[in-house]
Amino acid sequence: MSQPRLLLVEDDPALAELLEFRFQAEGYAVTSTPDGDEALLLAAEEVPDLVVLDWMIEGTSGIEVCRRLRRDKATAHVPIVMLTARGAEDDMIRGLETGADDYLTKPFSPRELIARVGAILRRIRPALAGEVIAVGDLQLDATAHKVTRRGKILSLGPTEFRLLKFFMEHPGRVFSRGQLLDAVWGTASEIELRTVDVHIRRLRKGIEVEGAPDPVRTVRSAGYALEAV
Amino acid sequence: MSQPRLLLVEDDPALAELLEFRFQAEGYAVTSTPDGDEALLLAAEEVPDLVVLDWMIEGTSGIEVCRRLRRDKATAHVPIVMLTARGAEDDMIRGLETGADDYLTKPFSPRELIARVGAILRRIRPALAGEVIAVGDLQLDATAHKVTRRGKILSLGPTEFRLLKFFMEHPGRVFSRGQLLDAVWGTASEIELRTVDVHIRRLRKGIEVEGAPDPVRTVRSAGYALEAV
DNA sequence: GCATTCTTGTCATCGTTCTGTCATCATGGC
DNA sequence: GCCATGATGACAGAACGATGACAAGAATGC
Repeated sequence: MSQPRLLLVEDDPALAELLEFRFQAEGYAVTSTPDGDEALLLAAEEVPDLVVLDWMIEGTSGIEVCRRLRRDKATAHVPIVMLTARGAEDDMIRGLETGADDYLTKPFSPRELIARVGAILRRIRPALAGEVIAVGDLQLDATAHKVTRRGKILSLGPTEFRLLKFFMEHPGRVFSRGQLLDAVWGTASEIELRTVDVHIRRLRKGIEVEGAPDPVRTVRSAGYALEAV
Repeated sequence: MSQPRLLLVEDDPALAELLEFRFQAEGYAVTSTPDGDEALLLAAEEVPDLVVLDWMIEGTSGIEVCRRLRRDKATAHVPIVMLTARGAEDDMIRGLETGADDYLTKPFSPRELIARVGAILRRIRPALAGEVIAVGDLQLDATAHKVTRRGKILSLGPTEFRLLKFFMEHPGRVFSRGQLLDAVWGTASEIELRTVDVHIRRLRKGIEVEGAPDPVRTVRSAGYALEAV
């Protein structure tokens, strides 16, 4: 999937810039604001995948922002990581009880914040953490057992699904019929080599989408490969 | 039933006892062991809702336990909170990357641990934290033991209720019959795989509402999933 | 304590979908 | 054009899931 969208609410300009830079380097799309009210507006405009929220900010206080984000249905499920300059344990607990998902006390290391944000996203949105394989315009979600192409949901038979998954795990590579049999059917199978042809055809038919080219390439006398289209 | 089951792996007897007491006071069903290998056995026997894991323990090391829990399909989704005596940031990051969901450095306050565990459970297993889960037009209140669809109150048998609850905690994900048996009936059960079919049918019948599509998706040769309709 | 109602696991059966194979047709290389 | 290699359509058997019925056991009410 695309970049995870992160909303950063931090009124210390130096820290904000540092974090923005580091998160962008990690592949996040970062929106940043020092102001609580503006943060709420931004969140309403485009719901982010995760919010990093300073406790002490201008405008509406951090905990109030947290509460309001939770109250609004559109943002109720968005994970929130709170930051605080104070080491007070009570704040931490109030934060977590208000609905924050994690809590860090300044000073913290950017690496720690990034690791924690990563851990939360991995759990909440597997799609954002790369559990969905994408090759060209094809997307395969193994846990949900779903395949889409250009947003359209495809329906494949079990064997075609496994075949496509194998191809998508090794995009661009050419596999002989024998290799495909071993990988998709299992080494013990005693199946005609030519049978692969048939399943390739079924796969091609299954991933057909109006106006999209065939991503399965036939390599004469060698085998088949999946191209990123 | 709706007590969250917590597995505590801590080899300092004083700390273990303290935490056990505090968590029990919070309404958790706590199983405690000082030994890593035993922890794995216990987790395999009855999958806990959350694991609190010390980094430095007897037997298998904490990080190894974490890795093995993640590798086993039955426990791969169980949230893990790691504890460490060392303050080293690298450990923290390695922990989170191995699949831990949160990380605390000793000395920590029991209140903080409890708050963090609570926050994780609220996010991962809202039903256990006494919240109402909603998937599509379905709503499930675990504490009140009530299910509604499009405002209409449904009546489900106990097994169907647990099955639906499990599905709603992992919407969209496909589970094999074996996984469903482990999750809903318990790992020790020796029940025919095909029996799951029957309960799926009963669940489907139970959540039938005029004009609403069937949210239970059959994935041939893979299992079943609950779709957000 | 007893009768009634629910719940639950299993089975046999039925319809659907999948799958491997074959025969035939199309295509590319020489 | 000829040969080798792929593509394609058809098909029958196998695999798989859906369903209705049933009996044993548990829970409930009186």
